[in-house]
Amino acid sequence: MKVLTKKTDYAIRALLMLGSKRGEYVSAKTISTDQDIPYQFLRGLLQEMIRHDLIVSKEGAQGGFMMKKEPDEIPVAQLIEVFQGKVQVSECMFRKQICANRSRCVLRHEIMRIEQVVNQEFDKLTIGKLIRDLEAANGVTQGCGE
Amino acid sequence: MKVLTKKTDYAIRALLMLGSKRGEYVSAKTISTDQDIPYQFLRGLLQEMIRHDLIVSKEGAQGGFMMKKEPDEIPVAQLIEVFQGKVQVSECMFRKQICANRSRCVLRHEIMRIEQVVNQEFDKLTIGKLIRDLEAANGVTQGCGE
DNA sequence: TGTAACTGATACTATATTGATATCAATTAA
DNA sequence: TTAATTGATATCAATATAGTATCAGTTACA
Repeated sequence: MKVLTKKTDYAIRALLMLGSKRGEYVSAKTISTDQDIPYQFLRGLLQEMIRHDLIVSKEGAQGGFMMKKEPDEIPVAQLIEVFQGKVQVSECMFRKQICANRSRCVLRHEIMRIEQVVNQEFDKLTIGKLIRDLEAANGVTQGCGE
Repeated sequence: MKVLTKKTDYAIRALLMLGSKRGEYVSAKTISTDQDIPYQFLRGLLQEMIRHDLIVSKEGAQGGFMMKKEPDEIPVAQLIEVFQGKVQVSECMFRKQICANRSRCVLRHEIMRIEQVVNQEFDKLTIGKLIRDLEAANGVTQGCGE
């Protein structure tokens, strides 16, 4: 079970970069090189983020991408939703519907409780928070915090 | 983002059935019909659960499957691990390894915290708990608990 | 003792998702 | 004018998910 797909992972890292260079346009190429994200793949993600009003772009030479929203207003939950679809338990799509199967119904009830917990956590985790983490980590030489 | 795949969903429901008919062998056909799970697909899942020591089988006529472990000793977390692989953030597989990329490292750190929360929840949710939920719901006519 | 009801084992297929690449037109700074 | 850039799309490969088919072996029981 993978929590974040590459798309989300890449998108977050691209935003971290844009977030720490606010006010300037950063090209896809720069982000791609710096964050080691496949160039064309990244471009698709950036387009998607424009469509969702997270960033803006400027065409032509010296063009690129820039944050539109405040980093603190972009929760990772939103990025997961954009790139992986809304968190859902299984596929009883119509939430108010009566489940045909009782076991399934009971299971759903419990899992949806957990789903809420997860969503709350991903809502609290914003790009802004990550940028501050990143700044705090700068200069410190250590491995991944377990 | 789907939390449970069909495999896990089916496996849990099969276990709920075995768990509420403890001491008797229940055939794959019976489970399949009763829980509306594709027969051959279910058989594969049952084999997998035997390999993981969750259930036992008896071959031949009047054969079938029976719980081996106590329902309270089977957390949903384990089933997710068996059928969907261990919950992992992204794919920095070697946890002690130093991440090449600082942004990624910070991101990982935060996500792993959330991962723990999720795992704790799925650990607390056992087949035994679900069976009790199921018994409590029996006879009550209502839709899915939102 | 034959046979129908079972599991064990394995191979196969179809579809969806994920991850990635390629191409060409349009825009813009220098 | 041209090199650097985004916009828009089409295509592709790999992997995961969901499901089917087949045949051999075991067992209860008529």
